[in-house]
Amino acid sequence: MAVKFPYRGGVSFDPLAEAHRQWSSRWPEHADHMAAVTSVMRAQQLLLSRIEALLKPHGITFAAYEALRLLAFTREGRLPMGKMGERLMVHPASVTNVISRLEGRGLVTRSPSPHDRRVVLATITPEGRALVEDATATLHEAGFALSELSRPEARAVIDALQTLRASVGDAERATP
Amino acid sequence: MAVKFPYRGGVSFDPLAEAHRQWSSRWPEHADHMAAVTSVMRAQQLLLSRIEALLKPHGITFAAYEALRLLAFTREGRLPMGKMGERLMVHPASVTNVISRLEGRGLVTRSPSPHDRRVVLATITPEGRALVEDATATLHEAGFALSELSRPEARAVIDALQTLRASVGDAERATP
DNA sequence: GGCTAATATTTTGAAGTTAAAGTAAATCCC
DNA sequence: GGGATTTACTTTAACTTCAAAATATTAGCC
Repeated sequence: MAVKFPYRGGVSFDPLAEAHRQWSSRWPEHADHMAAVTSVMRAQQLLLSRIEALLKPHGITFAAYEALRLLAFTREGRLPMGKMGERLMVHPASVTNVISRLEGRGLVTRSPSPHDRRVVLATITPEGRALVEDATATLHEAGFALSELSRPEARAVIDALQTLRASVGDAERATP
Repeated sequence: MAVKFPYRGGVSFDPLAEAHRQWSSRWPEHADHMAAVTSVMRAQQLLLSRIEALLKPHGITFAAYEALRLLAFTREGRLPMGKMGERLMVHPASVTNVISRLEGRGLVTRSPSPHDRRVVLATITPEGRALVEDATATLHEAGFALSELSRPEARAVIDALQTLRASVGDAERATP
């Protein structure tokens, strides 16, 4: 049986709307915050699965794509592991993980820093560069899985989430 | 060394804003969609880690909380595994996984359906109910980790993401 | 110079996710 | 009735995340 993608089964109604209803009837004053959270969770799940499907033909995951994309953006195609973790906003162990996998496929090499022997530099290879450019073209063609979203709508998402992130101290408040 | 939570290291600027800049300078027509995607990813990561921190004292993860919450909402406190997957919008294997863990802790029991022996029913125990009500109170007090977000701001998030989900066929277009 | 503290990375372990394959049971249909 | 298909759940495998502990190296300070 081919499971539907991403999991909706034969559900015709929207489980998020249903959850919002449940909450509204019990704790009306908390329903909107609950719904904001579940909206974010669902949107992430949805986008991730669609983007991973786009990347699958290239043989990389989204995490790997982001790492390669970051390296390709740098002048030398090279960055310390720790810096990558900061820029990608992920745990150091996640960087080790994804870089190890990419190294195994010859898309990245690892080398000790000449200046600080604690530091490991990840460097993108020509193969890695070629792959990330191809993958980027694919994502662009598909509008990052959001081709049906207009640019103003995309900006509404960005703005609303910027406000959200700012409210928890992850970003500056928008300065209109 | 206590790593900062959730991973920002000593970064003073916003990596998302930086990524948007990079994209704008190269592919201005795709920058907004890229930024919408990274915004969603980051917001999810941020919310999940904050909510899991709130739930940690209760000894459950967010996935487990959602499963318990769903069961507690039903009349009998009981639901087939498959239905849970639909409502939670996760893979059947994820339901098996989380229910097994909850069963091991005595928060849920598993039983075969009397009507269809393929079906497994998950039932929340009194301990499970007590725990989920406590956890819900904690989340409410903390405004689901969004207490600094006003209700109109929360609604802006909901609306923008509803539009996003609708654009990929996951929800109905808003009908104002 | 040498002890102490901080930093950078890796390892290990627990949790989550999905896809794909396997098992068992119900249903369809001739 | 009985074979084929569908459905429900579990298992396994791959991958992701994070936390905590282990290792190595650098930097600070008397």
